[in-house]
Amino acid sequence: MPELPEVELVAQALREFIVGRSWTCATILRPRLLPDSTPERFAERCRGVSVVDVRRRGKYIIIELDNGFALLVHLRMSGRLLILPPDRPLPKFTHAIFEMDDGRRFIFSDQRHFGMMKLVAADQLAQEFQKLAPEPFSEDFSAEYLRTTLARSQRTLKETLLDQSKVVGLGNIYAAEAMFLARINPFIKAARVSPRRVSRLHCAILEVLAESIAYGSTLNVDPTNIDGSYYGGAYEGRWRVYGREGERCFVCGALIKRAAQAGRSTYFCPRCQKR
DNA sequence: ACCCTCACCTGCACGC
DNA sequence: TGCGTGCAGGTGAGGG
Repeated sequence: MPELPEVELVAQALREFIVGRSWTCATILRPRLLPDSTPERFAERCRGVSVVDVRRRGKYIIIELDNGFALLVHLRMSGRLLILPPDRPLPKFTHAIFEMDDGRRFIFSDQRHFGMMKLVAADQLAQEFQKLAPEPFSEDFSAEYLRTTLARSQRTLKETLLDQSKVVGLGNIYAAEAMFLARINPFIKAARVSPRRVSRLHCAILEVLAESIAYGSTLNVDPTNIDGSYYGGAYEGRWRVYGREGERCFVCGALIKRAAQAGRSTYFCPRCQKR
């Protein structure tokens, strides 16, 4: 589910609950949550460890530990990180439980079972993220970077924007929103987008991501909300094209279209995004 | 090195 | 009400 803004908000919200806390016990209920470890080995490595910091890289959440490791979490489509008071029952689809020294539990739940957790040595982190494109809000993600990256791609613009080795943080929603803001057709070959349009797209990507984070942050994101509704709820009503098939474009009034692309839905305005 | 399809799961909204 | 179908905000493995 979550794209960069949601992951960023989750990381920010988690910070106040888990930084400085230590884990007295870790339990993994679904072994396949760990692609490269066993529940026993994982639990052993987590026991008695303290959380130093919570960060984000792309759509990964990085929980830095004081034993030289970091816990990497990817929420994929339906993963949730929650903080439970001692007496609260476990939500459905709980796959990992970290008992904390304040009596609360830090939980990973995931309806669709796509999520992933792994422990990575601090000095291996860079290697772990080697294939990821630069962070959108870093200087490395420049209009020039985007221009050369798109120029080298054989695929359509939308497909290229979803490739985390080319651009990090966009998913199906924000890719559509960014292309709409930049007034570019999702089906055009990435290499054929003109330099002027790439500059527009570069601004649009930063704008939709920042805007969504800003709206989400006014929401008072709260991982103790078990219903998980803390993801980007306030921004949802602000989507310009995503999920609006058949509704009118806010700019020109044309009807928003949905079309399949690489097995997924792409929403766009046929008039504003002609080419 | 690239590109495409499929697989990983559950739940929900829809039409019959 | 029940059943089948298609869809859901992501990505990696494995094929060509």
